[in-house]
Amino acid sequence: MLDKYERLILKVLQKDGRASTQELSDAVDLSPSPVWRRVKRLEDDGYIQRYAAIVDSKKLGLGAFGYVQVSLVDHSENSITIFKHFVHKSEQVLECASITGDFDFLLKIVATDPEALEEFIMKHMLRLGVVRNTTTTFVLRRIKSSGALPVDM
Amino acid sequence: MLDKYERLILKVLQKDGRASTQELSDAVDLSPSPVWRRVKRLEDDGYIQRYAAIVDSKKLGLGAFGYVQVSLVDHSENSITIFKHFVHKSEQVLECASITGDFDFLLKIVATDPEALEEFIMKHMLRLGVVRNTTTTFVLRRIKSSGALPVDM
DNA sequence: GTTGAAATACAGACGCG
DNA sequence: CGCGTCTGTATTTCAAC
Repeated sequence: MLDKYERLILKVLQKDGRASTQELSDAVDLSPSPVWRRVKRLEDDGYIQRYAAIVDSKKLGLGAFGYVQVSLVDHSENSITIFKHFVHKSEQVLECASITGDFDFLLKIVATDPEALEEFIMKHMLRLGVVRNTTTTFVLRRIKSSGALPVDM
Repeated sequence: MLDKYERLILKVLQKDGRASTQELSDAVDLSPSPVWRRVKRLEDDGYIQRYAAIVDSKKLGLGAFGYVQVSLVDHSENSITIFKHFVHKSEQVLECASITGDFDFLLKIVATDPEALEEFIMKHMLRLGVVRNTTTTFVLRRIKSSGALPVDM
């Protein structure tokens, strides 16, 4: 289990992934060496999977987000493999999960604008031949995005 | 606009937010100085919003994800403010967006297990008094998560 | 958990193409 | 004007205690 220092370190690193050992040291009130060892352990044990730069989508001209629910024509090994391969190779697909309910998958998709988003679904996803139908929900406004995971539960 | 170096830098930093100037230098085939200047510019101009550590949810005992569609009792300033405040203060709410369709908001929620997730909705969200109804979709399996934004569009 | 020392990376100055 | 070489300084990394 994680002690209170490790929890605090995770909390800080989720907000600032480039916090130096020195900064963490100040934040958790522990000298740099033990902090460094803990960070190393958190990385080695897989608590910290990786670090990432969070990029502004609007700055890149990506102004449309949508959630697309997808159901496949069948649930054969083959259909699922084709669909998953499509999901992984498509950079526009930011997230994908299999879900409960009437649909098989929920995808979060990004595009330059709503038309481009619809085009992605029509021209790329539906042409796979394994998608039975889809329901698209457009994002009007992002209220909160990729909040940090709670570490104290 | 971004040149090919900056695009490559963004691509790499989204995958490895702690890539050193030297590593970036090797990756984009440019000496460290101009790379460092570009990174600084990308940060200062807001292309890179921040850096974050990506934490393993399972390791933290967070085994349940769900998407919850929410509609409010009314769309008064007050109701919306109360709901947004709840969203921002709740660490279990990872994402929130206002959406098209029959519902007002789509939330991505995390919890230790499905029961805890349902409890969060019942005991915390519904007790706000501003939520008319909700539909919860449970995540069975995460296929792809927080993929990097495409930089070449 | 603390100290300290070697290795590395950063952040900028300066001159070159 | 921006690239690349160079350099003092800060930070990281990992001993030994």
